[in-house]
Amino acid sequence: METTRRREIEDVASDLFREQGYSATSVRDIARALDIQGPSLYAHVTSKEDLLWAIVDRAASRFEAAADAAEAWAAAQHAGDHAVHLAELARGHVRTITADVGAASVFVAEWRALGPGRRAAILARRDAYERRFRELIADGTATGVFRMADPTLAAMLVLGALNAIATWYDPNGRLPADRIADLAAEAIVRIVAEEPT
Amino acid sequence: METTRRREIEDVASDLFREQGYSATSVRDIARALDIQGPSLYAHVTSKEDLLWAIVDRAASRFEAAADAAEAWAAAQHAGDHAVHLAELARGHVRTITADVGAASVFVAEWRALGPGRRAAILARRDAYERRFRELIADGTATGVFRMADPTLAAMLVLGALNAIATWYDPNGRLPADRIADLAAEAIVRIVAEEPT
DNA sequence: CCTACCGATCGGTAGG
DNA sequence: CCTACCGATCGGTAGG
Repeated sequence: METTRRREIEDVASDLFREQGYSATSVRDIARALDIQGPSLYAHVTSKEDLLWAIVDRAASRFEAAADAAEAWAAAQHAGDHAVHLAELARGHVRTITADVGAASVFVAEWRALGPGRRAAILARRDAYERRFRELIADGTATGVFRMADPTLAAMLVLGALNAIATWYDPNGRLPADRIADLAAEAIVRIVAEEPT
Repeated sequence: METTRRREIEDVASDLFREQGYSATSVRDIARALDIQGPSLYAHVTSKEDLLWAIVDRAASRFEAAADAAEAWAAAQHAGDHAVHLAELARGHVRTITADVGAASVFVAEWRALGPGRRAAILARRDAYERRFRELIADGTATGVFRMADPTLAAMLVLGALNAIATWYDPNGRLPADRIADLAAEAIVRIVAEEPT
């Protein structure tokens, strides 16, 4: 099927973009990894940047969906418990990364290569996503559950720690993805929480 | 003086590499930022990759020197206090980043563009540097001051949080560099420390 | 530090 | 999905 082939191309491109960066990866590099000729790729994609956009756009949607799920779950099960909500938000973030490291890495690091319009669009979504962390930490600090002197800085440190996982995560590595998600969520709650958990 | 001009070139290149990435930055981009013609750059540098190497090599040395200083200071003033040592190591790391964001960003993110030999050399130094964080956390955990279930993961999270500062730090931003260094050091000690500090 | 220039590679098109 | 091909740009050299 055509959509399957298209996804295969996006997956191969994601991995190459992650390893070498978008602009250091040529269209022919992607084609070679698929065992086809460079120009043949254009039967499936309209441009190299369209391919980048497709990857980034889908990755963004996955992060957003994970945050929505974490929020819904926290609201239903532990309404008002900021620490539990933050832990779940972090866990979802990490699981989204480990589920597709290639796409997550590209979302985190390669969006700069997008043209002005798309770059602005993805930056707006990134900002909105980061705001969820920031406001959750700020709310928790206001109610005294958290204790960060600067919630904005705290959110940047937390997201920095979690996003870096996209850089070093190896599916065949020592720690399974779920364990990384649990331990990382625990660690980041410890940054902001008033009491050790 | 010639060395001054050379440093000016490295500074301009660092900033461009940080903003656009090494391979998306052309030799002519660097030249334009210096108000000279592309080929004129080769009066000062032997190749684009040599320029990258000079930046990465110097940045690596600064991180190493900061860690040495933190270690010497902790040994002299607070021998055996792992939390104080880790805080100082983190503070030094952040100050090294904010003192030259361009170079630090390139060290953190653009070393992939180096040729095989130099890439291996810088990776070895990165590993040795990361080991200082990892072993300090492992030692503190062994003596009961820290409580991380997985010191290796803890070190990666800590370094991820700190390195991300190179991505978003703005010298004209809301928080001064020293305040970021202090707050970040405090936050990361909180990740690993047994008691709230 | 400049102009003139080079081979290689880039993203992409034409036409099957 | 292929071969043949294109204009633009790349890093870098020659020769002042």
